[in-house]
Amino acid sequence: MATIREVARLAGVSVATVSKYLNGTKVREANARAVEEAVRALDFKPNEIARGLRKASAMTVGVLLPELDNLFFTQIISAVDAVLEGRGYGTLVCVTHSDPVREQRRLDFLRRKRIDGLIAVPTTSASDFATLAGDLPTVFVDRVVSMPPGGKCSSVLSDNFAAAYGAAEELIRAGHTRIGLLLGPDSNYTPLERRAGFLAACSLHGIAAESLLIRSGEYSIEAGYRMTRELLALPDPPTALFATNNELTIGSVKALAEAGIVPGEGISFLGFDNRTLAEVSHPPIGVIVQPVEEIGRVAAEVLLGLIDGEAGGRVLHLPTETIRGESVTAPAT
Amino acid sequence: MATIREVARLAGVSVATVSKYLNGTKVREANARAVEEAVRALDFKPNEIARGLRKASAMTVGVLLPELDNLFFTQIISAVDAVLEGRGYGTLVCVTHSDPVREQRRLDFLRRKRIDGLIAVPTTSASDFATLAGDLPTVFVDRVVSMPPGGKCSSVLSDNFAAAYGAAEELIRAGHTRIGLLLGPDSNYTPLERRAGFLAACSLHGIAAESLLIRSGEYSIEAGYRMTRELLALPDPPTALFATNNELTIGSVKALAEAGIVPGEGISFLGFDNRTLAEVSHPPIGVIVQPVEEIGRVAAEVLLGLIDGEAGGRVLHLPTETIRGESVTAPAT
DNA sequence: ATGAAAGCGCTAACAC
DNA sequence: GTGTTAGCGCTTTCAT
Repeated sequence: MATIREVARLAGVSVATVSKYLNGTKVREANARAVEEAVRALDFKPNEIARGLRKASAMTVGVLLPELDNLFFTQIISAVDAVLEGRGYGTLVCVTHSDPVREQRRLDFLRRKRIDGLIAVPTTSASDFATLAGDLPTVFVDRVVSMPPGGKCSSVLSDNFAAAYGAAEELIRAGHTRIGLLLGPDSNYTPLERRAGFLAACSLHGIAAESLLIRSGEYSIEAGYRMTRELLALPDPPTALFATNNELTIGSVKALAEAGIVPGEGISFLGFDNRTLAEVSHPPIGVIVQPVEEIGRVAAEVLLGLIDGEAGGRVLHLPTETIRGESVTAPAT
Repeated sequence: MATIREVARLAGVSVATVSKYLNGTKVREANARAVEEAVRALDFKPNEIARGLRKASAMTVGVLLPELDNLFFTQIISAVDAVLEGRGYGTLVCVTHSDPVREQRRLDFLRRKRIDGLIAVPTTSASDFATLAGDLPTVFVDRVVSMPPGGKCSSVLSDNFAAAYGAAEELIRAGHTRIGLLLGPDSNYTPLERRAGFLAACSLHGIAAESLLIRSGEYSIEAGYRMTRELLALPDPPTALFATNNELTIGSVKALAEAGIVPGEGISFLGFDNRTLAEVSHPPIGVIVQPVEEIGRVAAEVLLGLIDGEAGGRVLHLPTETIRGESVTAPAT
């Protein structure tokens, strides 16, 4: 592949002139044309590795996340990439499989690549991760750092409290007082927010939130399935269910289907993040969906700000969207 | 961030010794320890940009695909990345949004980054794309090059012909003779394979495949929905339906649900790629699923081979998996 | 406006 | 084994 020297030689100018022209500095009209022509003739493509070394910036950001086979994450990356691409950045993707050791190795890898910034959905507690990241501009997605280290990191996530609060209120307004809640891992941050929002709504409406009806576990179809069966088997089962994640929603719907219960008829139901299910179910299921596109876009913009030297320490909660369905009805009396 | 010189100075050896030790060449035991210690003390991380420039390889592969919010693609990347990561490669992801212009710009970007190889799901015809890619080791996924340019490219995809053949045969065996077929864009390669497999099964079993019952269009929920409604509205509607893609399957199921038709009862149905739907539907829907994990893994391995200088020009068709459901029954007589 | 030359951080001869 | 040194391809002073 041609180098800038060859271009310079063919164009009859110095490498400095070629470099200047390519980077937007004014050069004599005749030289500009000569360079242009040489570039075309040689199919010259600047070596970004060399540029990166010289400029001490490879124009690359890292994206570190648990999985790539989860639409929630990949839709966010999609939006991140759309913004970053427009600013000339490349996106280096690393997967952790929720393994702290692997996570640290991949972070190390990214640092060696001298990334300019990082979008992360850490498995390690975000605070510990922030320490590892050090001075690297970092935006946490779906995670928050409890004690921002003053510096170069911020968080972007859904307003989980409000989302759960709203969902609970919708069920309560319909007349439900025994509501089953399906939550993700207690070790994650967002399930705590969702639980708190749910409990706040119950408390405000004078409903004794029975801990018996709250289930938490991993974010998986199996967990949602199991939790739902447990709740249905209770002596006094809930009249409404709220599943707070995509996989939990699928598992829950599956358990209901097997039990011959139609959401919106035998039981009231609200799901999370699964637009497809809302679309194909009949009657349609109501779901809360996270603003994945916006989360990604905002995360990328905040990261660009951090890279440009803006102060970090911000935590942005973005509003969720509610897709109305017909799966919330009055409880059978 | 510390450089190799600083490490050398602190360890009291030359930069060459540090470099050698770090790259696995034998050095005196005492020096090894000294270097190790200096590396730790300075938190030295080799600058991969500089290494990349010197070695004329950034140990990076590009991944170029239409979308990031589509599990079919992201699951494949996931497997690709798992293999590549193990060999020390980074993965640079670029999205085309199925726009040929954007595709070419992103390919150009990747070449400037001096990627060592490329995994691509091109929007441009794979053959044209191969010309653009030139001598860059490239593996096409879900696409094939009609005339391999002798050199550095191969293809990995599902055995779409066999998949469609098998599905059609299953429906025919159940007694169906009027089978609706929902296909993707005629401009893509895989829908052609699927169509051919379907027609082959019909022909072999002496069934006159009525072109009236074959619909093709874009891969979208809306298209699947529309095609299904069209087929149901026919004077003599099909008694079985085969949707050949994830989105088409969702759209089709949605249309059936709205019409009050239960797959497996009012009509026989086979879907594609959507494990979730197979799981939550009741009775369970049968689906053909592509071996995404294997496609990704094999694509990565083939790419590593090409990078190592192996000959290209191969086209690998991997077998699909069938998830049996209860959605295929005998036609009402 | 242009060119000569230094050097980004590293590896790989090469001589010791 | 070890150190010296010449670049990899580019950008960027600094004279001119």
